[in-house]
Amino acid sequence: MARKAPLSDEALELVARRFAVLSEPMRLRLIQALFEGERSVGDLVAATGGTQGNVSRHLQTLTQAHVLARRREGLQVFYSIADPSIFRLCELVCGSLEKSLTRQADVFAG
Amino acid sequence: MARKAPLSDEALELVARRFAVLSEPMRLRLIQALFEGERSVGDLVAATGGTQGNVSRHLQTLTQAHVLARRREGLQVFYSIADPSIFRLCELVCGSLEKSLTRQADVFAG
DNA sequence: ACTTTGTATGCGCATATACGCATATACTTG
DNA sequence: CAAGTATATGCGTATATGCGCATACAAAGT
Repeated sequence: MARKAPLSDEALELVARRFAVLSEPMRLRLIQALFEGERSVGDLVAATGGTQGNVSRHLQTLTQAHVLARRREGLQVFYSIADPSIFRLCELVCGSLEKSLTRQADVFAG
Repeated sequence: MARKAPLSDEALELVARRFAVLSEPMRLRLIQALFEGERSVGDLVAATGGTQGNVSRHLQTLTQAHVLARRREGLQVFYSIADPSIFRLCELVCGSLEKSLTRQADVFAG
């Protein structure tokens, strides 16, 4: 995207969609819970405190976006992070936010 | 975020908000148009093909999120990218999407 | 086949937000 | 101070999406 030809409208929609998938706190919570590795839905429900239905829906969204991978084992379904770029993305945003907030704090601190 | 303590609810909201700001094609178009440097609102309106009001609103959103910086010079207002992490973010997402799409294409190509 | 356990999904509501339109504000010039 | 130019904003509407609730589906055991 940087220093290349401008992206087509379709490409922009895809990129926007990608960011949209990551723009919900509950989904970020799920991703965060999966940083350490594969987990079942029930496990994720317990870890995030969400309702079963809602968690399942968000997992579906993330899977359709190819952020997560799905694997069935008997009664349980295990989800895991399928796109490793997620790690860098979160690091980048967190780092950027830290700087931004530190700067704002400095304004008050003088 | 990775391999650290889980983020607080407030932190997750901030991260989500950050991604949300980047989840609109029009805003990505504006960001893309600013990759080469500072530009005026009128310039951006022409470059993106949006209406003046809409472009102005999106610029406001991006500025409040500290993604862009604003500078007035006479009648014109110039916007520029304030957060350099945007470059990496876009690169990461684009790269990830390329891989994802290539993989999907390979399924058809065999 | 029935029950139990784990997961997914249809539906309705409430909320958020992008857009177009018109208008207001900021600044410059005559 | 009036007119013109550049940008911002109030408002209404259409659409999207997150959530809770109930229920459907899938797989395993009895």
